Parts: sequence; C-alpha cells; structure tokens
Amino acid sequence: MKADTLKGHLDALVLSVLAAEPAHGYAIIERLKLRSGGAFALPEGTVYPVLHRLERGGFLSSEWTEVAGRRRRVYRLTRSGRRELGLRKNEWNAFSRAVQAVLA
Amino acid sequence: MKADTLKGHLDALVLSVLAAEPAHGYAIIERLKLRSGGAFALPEGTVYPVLHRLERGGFLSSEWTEVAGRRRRVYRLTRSGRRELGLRKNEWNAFSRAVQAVLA
DNA sequence: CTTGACACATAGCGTCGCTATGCATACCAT
DNA sequence: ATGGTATGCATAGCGACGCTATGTGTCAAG
Repeated sequence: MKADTLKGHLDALVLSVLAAEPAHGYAIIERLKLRSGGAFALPEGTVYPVLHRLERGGFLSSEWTEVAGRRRRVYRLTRSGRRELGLRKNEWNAFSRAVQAVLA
Repeated sequence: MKADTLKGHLDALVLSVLAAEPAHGYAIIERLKLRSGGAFALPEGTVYPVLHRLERGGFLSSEWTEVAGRRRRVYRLTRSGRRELGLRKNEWNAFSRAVQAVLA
C-alpha cells in the first residue's frame, strides 16, 4: 500500500474502529490491522496525531487509564463524532462509487 | 467531495481515461466529470500538473495539435503507462476492499 | 540484561490537490 | 463592437496530512 492512498480517509477508519467500542491508540492500530486483513499496518506516528486532531475537533473524548503498570489513553466517540462518522461513510461511498465508475 | 479525498488516486483516474483513447487536458477533465457522474469536477490547476508529472514519469507521451485555431496538447498512454494503470487498479481494489472491511 | 512487545509523543519532511492568476482563442447574444 | 462564456494551457504558492525518525518508559521472556 503506497504512502498517500489513505489521505483523507484515515479519520473515517479511526472513527469506525472507535464506534465499535472505546480503545487506546495502540489497540486502534491493532484493530485496523486486523479488520483490514493486514492492509493497514499504520505506524504510531501516523495514528497518534490523528487522535489528537479528532479530539481537538470534538469528535473524540479521552481519559488516562492505568492497566498493569501501563498508562493508556482511552478514546471514545462523542455524539458529534458519531455524526461525523456517518458523514464520512457517505463520503466514502460516493467517492468509491465514482472511482469505480471511472476505472471500470 | 472534500479536497484531499483524491490524494493518491488521481493518477489512476487520469490513466484510466487515457486508456480509452488519447485526449488533451481539457477533454480529460470533461470525461472525468462525465464518467464519475459529476463527482469529479477538477480544476485545471489540478489536472495539468498531473499530466506533466505522468509524462515525466514516462507513463504518457504528448504532442501539440491545432484544431480550429486552438492549440491542444494531446496525451496518450505509453506501454509503461498501461502497465502502471494495471498496478494502480489493483492497488485501488485492495485499498477499497480494506476500507470497506473496516467501515462495515 | 537484552530483546521485543506494549504504549505514548512530536519535530520535521515530502507529496500533491487546490486556489489564484495569467495568457490566448472562439462564439454568441446584445 | 463588446462583453460574457466556453475552450485551452501553464505555474507559483499554500495547506493538509501521512510518514520517518526519534525519544521516553514499562513489562515479560530468554
């Protein structure tokens, strides 16, 4: 998978993972890898800034937790985040159909 | 359609349009609009640099033509461009499936 | 006691689509 | 004639954002 294929779609992916249940950054990375069949193996330097950005935008809220001596920042969708996910999904569907139509 | 949704996929779209038949920049824009059902209405400032980039990469060749007092630069796929289109299509399919799997 | 998984953070880079702008020709309606 | 619209190409500069590289620290396994 080339570098910039994700550009503009990563937010939707992260929101979608968090729609299932709250999770911390590292776990989000694992779930993206799993749910994409290995296609999305994202470096931490990609994901953490996304989480900060989404939280700044009001789409996520977060809190520190401590599990087995390890601190984790657990993120969850806000109401606004859930709405945003809906928009992003629609956008993806429109985009995906359009690309398909051109490439066909 | 948001600004950066296309990022990383535009080359494939342009190559795909030119795979049907050679065309000049402005016509490529029109065909993208048409074939995408209006979803892709790209400004010239987006498309012309792509054409230059693809030609520099050896995926396109071009020549000036004169039609009804208007000069046009007509682009056509090279053999390498045809191969590249195949790769890009595969990449798109993999990407698209992966996103679908995560968003589902 | 070192390797590797877990866990977070951020500075800096590079790519690339978009905006804005400029130039030029053709055609149509007023 | 003239002004608007479509046609046609080009490029400077901006901004967004994913990635690399690097740093910090904990814990389990060998």
